[in-house]
Amino acid sequence: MPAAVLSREEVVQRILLVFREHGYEGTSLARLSQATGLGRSSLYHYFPNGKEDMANAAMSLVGEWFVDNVLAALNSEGNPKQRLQAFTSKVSEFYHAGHLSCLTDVFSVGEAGKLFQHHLAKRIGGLVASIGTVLETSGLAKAEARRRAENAVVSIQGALVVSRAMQDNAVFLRVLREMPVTLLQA
Amino acid sequence: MPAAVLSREEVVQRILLVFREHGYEGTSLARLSQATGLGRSSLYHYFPNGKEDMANAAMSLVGEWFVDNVLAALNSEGNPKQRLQAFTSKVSEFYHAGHLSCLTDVFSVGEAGKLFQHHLAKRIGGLVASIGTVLETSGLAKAEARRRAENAVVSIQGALVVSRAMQDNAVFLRVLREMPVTLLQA
DNA sequence: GTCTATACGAAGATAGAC
DNA sequence: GTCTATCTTCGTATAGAC
Repeated sequence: MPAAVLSREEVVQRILLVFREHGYEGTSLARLSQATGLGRSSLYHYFPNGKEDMANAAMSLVGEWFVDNVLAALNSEGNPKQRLQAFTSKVSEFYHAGHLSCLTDVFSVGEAGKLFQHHLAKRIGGLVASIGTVLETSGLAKAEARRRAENAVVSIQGALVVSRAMQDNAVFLRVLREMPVTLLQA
Repeated sequence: MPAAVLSREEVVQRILLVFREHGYEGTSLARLSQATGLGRSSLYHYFPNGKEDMANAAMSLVGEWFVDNVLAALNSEGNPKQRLQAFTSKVSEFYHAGHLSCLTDVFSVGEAGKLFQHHLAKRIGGLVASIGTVLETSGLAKAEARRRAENAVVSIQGALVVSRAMQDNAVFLRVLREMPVTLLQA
């Protein structure tokens, strides 16, 4: 794609990193250009609608990765506890051990919130449903499974915010470590 | 302050609302001007360093409100459960039942993160410490009290993010409702 | 204190040469 | 596909009149 040195996916990966770090409105074309090594014109060549296109590409990429890794871990072989451990392991990877923000968080603010709200709600909802299914498998009643699944997503998002604000990922790591047991306890 | 129609505090209140809704980089002087009814020149008259000054004023105001109301509830008369209930009640008020974002969240992203990181970390830390003190009063060991206090802050922040992304504050309300009991249970 | 006017750069976006 | 140049709008900031 860029003179055959970076694939489209690699370019979008870098774009994604910028959005996760600076949010939608804090991300400028200048920064995207620098991060990808592509000039403005090249960016518009690949993403005709500019910033919004790039944000959509980032959303899609991160969505695929999430399905293929995080959700796949939830649906993997093994008992509920093993699946939840595989899940939290992938979550930690997904957020670089708490050092990277969640796109769903930073895109839910301001202008981007309006652009992506539908996607964001669907993603949160899908994750809650997937965790809930695992918890039902473990024998929890549907309502309680859903309640705990919501709490899990809340804890992940909250731990990311707290870790970012504190500039210390210790809370994020602890919350993830304790999560499988907490979710399954009687 | 603006021809004696709004006090400085009222002006900062409105500025604060804009920042909470749009984040730091998503907030423009045009929006601040509109929200306050003050022309650009007037804004610079009261806040010589422009946007950064206004953000600092918003941070200060929200910090005072937090100390005078939320932390005051934690330190109020009564047993731990009553104090935690007073606390969650103020928290709900503080975030307009989950409809308003936390400044600590939206200011921890991008450019603003660098500007305010010190303040943000101190605020989160202070809140954790205050909740922890109440939990110690209830008989919990220091380490466990701190662990639960961190979890409380994580849950609040996470519930705000999830509610914002879902455009539905049900999760926020439930998390707050369950919080006093969860924090104190054996 | 507030207004009008304006400077100035940044940001998003496009055109056309190569 | 990438570059240079350009355009427009927006955002921040200032000056000076009232």
